[in-house]
Amino acid sequence: MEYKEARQKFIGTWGSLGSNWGINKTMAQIHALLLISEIPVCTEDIMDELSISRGNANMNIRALIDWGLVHREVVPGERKDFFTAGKDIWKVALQIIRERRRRELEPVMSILSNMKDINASKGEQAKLDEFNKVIEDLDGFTGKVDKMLETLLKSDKNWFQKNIIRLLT
Amino acid sequence: MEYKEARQKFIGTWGSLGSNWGINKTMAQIHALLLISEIPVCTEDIMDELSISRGNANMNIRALIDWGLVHREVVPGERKDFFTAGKDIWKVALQIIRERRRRELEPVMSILSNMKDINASKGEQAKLDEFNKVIEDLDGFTGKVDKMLETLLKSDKNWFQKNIIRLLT
DNA sequence: AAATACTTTCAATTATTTTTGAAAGTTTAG
DNA sequence: CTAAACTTTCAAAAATAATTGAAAGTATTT
Repeated sequence: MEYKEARQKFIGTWGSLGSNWGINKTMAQIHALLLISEIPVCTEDIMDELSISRGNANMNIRALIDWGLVHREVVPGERKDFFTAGKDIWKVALQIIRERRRRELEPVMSILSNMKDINASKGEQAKLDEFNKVIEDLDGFTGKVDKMLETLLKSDKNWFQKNIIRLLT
Repeated sequence: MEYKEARQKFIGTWGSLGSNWGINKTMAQIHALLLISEIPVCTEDIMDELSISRGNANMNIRALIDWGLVHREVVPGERKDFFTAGKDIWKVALQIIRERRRRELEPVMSILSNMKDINASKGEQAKLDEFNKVIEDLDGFTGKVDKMLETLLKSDKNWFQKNIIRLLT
């Protein structure tokens, strides 16, 4: 396979993968582009390579920065902004986990814990029992997942590889 | 809080959570509805409770069955189909992991492994080196994640709780 | 202070996904 | 076999999300 073809395929694949994960296609493609670029890249380059508008590029770059996956880079002698993505896949994964935990797990946990004191009118007791059971299970489960992720985010790569992978393999 | 209010809130929350995870709102709401119902539920009930059309209900129930999260249930003396969802949250989570692994991780892994033999024309060597490095890292990483998930899917709840949670806590 | 280089915003457009509902299909009962 | 009960399909409509591009904003240089 030729380099250009592989590059395009990779950017496309990363893009469609992103959409399964709540990240939009363009955002994931920009990330892919930066991942495989050995030098900082400017907005114009991104617009050209992906054939997207300036506004679109700008918005998605900002979203990536907001997710902590991309950083602004100052290139000496240049006025415009340049961007790079962290290349350590382990760190990328942890950063994504960190953001999703904050944006999704935390809200759910707070809603669940507000659902523990519910009144039933007569005739609803069986339904309420089932409801409470599900809520309690879910609350316990998300609590455990949260603790696990918290520990995972604190631990370093080597520790993880040594312990978890060995335990699971 | 009253039971009905809590019930509605839960269904709504589960629904919007779903959309962050590539599962559409209605599908997640139907799942929530079945999760907290102590008896099997028919299509009509779902249509009424969620105010959705028959087609929509049917499509999303089928999707849930396809994901292995919902099962058809035969109610004696009734002709129409009834549905239930598995109540064990641990199993629900494992089932979701199993399906996502199959639908998303596997395709990516096969694409990555097809990207290991690439030719660069002159002047592209540095770019190609960076590209190969990223692909190799990603391939290694997804391989590890895959092994981990595979083991996780095989292990039982108690084993998991004893080992992983203790290790991480 | 005016021109230049660049970034950000956002209303309008375009693309994608979801939902509807009526028609077609299927199964069961009489 | 035929009607009734129920399920599935799918083209069209509605809802939602992403994208454009021109105008407004900001910072830098002359």
